[in-house]
Amino acid sequence: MQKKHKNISKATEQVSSVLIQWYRKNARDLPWRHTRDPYPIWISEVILQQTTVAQGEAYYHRFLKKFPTLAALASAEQDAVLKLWEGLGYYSRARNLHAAAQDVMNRFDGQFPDTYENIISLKGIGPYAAAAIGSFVYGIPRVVVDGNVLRVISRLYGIEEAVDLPATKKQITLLAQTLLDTQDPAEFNQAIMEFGAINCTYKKPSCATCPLRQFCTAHAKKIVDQLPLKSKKIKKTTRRFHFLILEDPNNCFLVDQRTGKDVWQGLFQFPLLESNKLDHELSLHDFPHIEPIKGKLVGVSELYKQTLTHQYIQACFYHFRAEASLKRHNSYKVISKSEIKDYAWPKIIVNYLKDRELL
DNA sequence: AACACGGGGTC
DNA sequence: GACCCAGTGTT
Repeated sequence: MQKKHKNISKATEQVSSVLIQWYRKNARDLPWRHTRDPYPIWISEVILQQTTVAQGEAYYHRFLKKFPTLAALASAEQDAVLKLWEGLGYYSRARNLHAAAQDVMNRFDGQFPDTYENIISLKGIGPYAAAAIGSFVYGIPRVVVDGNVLRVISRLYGIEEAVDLPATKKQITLLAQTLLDTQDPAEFNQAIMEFGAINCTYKKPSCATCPLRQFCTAHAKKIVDQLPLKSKKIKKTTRRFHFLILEDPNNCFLVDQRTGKDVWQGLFQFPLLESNKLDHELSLHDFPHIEPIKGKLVGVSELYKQTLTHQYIQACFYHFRAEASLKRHNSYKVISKSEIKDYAWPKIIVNYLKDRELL
């Protein structure tokens, strides 16, 4: 028992050491690796959740330029934060980030918290981000478990249970935690994620030149291409949105902000009728809450399409000319053509607006 | 434990 | 079309 434990320890030490050495040679030069300031690191971690480095990098720079400090973010309007997030997806990240900034001002006197428990207490920060920020900024010895780590560990230890099951994730977290180099948690966490991103990739991993090859169970069993295993089958629903582009004589439009638990919460849209019925010619009064307005249809768009993780969305835009100036009523606002660019819109609406040169 | 939440990229 | 990406919050 004692001997076995010692052997495992030695192997884990070697694996950790290999990862660190590999990282020192192969690390990408990424902007958030040049600082120990918790604020930009926090921003980078939230932006990068379920987002590729390639896509997130530009958002990172724009975000910090607009909100250079935690205090600046906390005092911003939520709509301004969402506008900066436009096109990035998973908008709850932006809303939670904003709320968390205000929370830090209130609960922690504007100082980003320095313990794992306090960091993870912030909205939008879960086990991954708390371990990442905690280790990078404060040297807290908690291992990060992201998609890269799930893949690396599941292959290294030949874990054939679905990694998206909580029990498996817990097991992987424990295994990864034993690997973590407590001398430098920050560097180890960067190393294992970078290794997954560059060497132990989902498709076509570089096993031939892999420095962990001799330790890798999946390689020995020739099942690298079968791991990690996932159980979840996502089923998609189809939804059809009919948007009313109601334009008055002053080139103003009726818009409203999405609320509730649906997609795109907090983003803006045009008066919406959701109906999966096709080809029924819509009149102005088929749209919700616009009763007194008079106008006539001057154009119907082609069908716009967008695929989300759980939905196929189709959108059709009905352009009506209103006879009189629009007034705000119910939840609707009236905005001018030149103000369209100031609001955050779902991608499918951005596509329409760009096609019509309204954005 | 299962599910929803976006958009871009790859094969 | 299926799957992945520096995951988290809700039910």
